[in-house]
Amino acid sequence: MAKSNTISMPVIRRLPRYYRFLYDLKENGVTRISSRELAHCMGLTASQIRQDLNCFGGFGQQGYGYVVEQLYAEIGRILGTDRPMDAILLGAGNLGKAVANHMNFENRGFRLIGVFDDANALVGTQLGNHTICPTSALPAFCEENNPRMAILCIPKEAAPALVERLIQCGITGFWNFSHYDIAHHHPGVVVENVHMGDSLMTLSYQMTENP
Amino acid sequence: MAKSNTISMPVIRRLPRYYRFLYDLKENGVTRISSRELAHCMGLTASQIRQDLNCFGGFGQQGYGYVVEQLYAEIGRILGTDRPMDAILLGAGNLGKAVANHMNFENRGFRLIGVFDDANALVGTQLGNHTICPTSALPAFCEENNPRMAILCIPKEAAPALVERLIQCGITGFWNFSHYDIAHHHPGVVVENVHMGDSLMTLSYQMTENP
DNA sequence: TAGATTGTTAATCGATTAACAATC
DNA sequence: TAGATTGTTAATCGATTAACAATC
Repeated sequence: MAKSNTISMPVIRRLPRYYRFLYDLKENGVTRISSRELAHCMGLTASQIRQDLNCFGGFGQQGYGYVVEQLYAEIGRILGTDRPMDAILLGAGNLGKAVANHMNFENRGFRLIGVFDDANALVGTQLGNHTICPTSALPAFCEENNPRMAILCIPKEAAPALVERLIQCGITGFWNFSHYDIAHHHPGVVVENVHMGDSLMTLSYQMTENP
Repeated sequence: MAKSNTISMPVIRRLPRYYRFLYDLKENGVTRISSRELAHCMGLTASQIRQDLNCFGGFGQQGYGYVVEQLYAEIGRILGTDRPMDAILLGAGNLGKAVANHMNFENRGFRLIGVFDDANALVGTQLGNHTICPTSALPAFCEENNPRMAILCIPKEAAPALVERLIQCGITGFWNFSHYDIAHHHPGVVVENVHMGDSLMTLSYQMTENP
């Protein structure tokens, strides 16, 4: 399916946004769309959309455009929504709770199968339909269930040691909300950072500069 | 101070990360650092760091490097941490609560001064040291307190109408956690998106492709 | 002074946009 | 068929890296 086996990150980061817009179009009963129309409603150029999509294959039809439903399904497949991976959550504080409750994992390529936290007040309590376990239970749990992805909602200080343990347990991908930078320390491991603090400061800069 | 008045977004997005690393260096008692050393510990090139910093001025010294404490302070100033802006939170559900409790606004250029939600179960209750108000109270509140920034932790469906109301109330910046795309609809308004769903799908893609 | 490291200019690389032939 | 719109190649633009003179 893929034309090349190395797609650039800017392209990949645009895919979920295409996916959202196509979903809305689909819901609104739009069955076909041209790159020109889609570009207009997303604030992009038609060229960019065609370039992006052609990294993965020719999904359109000359003279006609793209079938919304079909393109939506294709992008979903590219993003891996059809073969969900098992994930565990580390840290069930404010942020961990919000992520667990708020995020629709099933629709985004993952399945949350366990929640871990060492706080005495939390161990044994429920978060959604998961009973919170201490991190001492990690090795046995991973041995049995083989999760691939770990969500880090823990304080920065706890991150380095926990990351090591998780990698030893077979974790190969991190969704990282902690302010610790895993990225370049562990080659071979995929890391997606959600640095909310960085995002907030970027906004601060922009508002300071554009009064 | 600024050499040019249009700094590119990639540069701006790296600033908070520099800020974090410099903070850690400072805490660890490191007083000076060369672009080469900093590049090594951040996984960047020395060239890039020097280029980035020189967008804002010459903070270093030939033959010596950069004074950690001083560079940290400079970047903080550039990001606007020294003149915090007032912000309000819209939506006090799981995510809103987590953001309000988890985020250190004061250190990142903002001050949270109000929380709004229309759910009957929430109006009148406390979140941190804020009493949650209904959105009907927005105009009067904004008239009196003039907040500049709004944090959107509301469902996608509620976003479009609320964004309009907020702009009418004088809001010029949005920290947007909703899955609604404000960006190109309102020129002149600054928007920083935290699309957690997009981030999660990007991770899904990366893990699917690198097995 | 000699060594080190910056600030800055030039070269390279990559991503976006424009153009157009292919084709539905 | 004629009109529309894709897939794809070429041109442009911007960002990163390399090189080096300035200077502490």
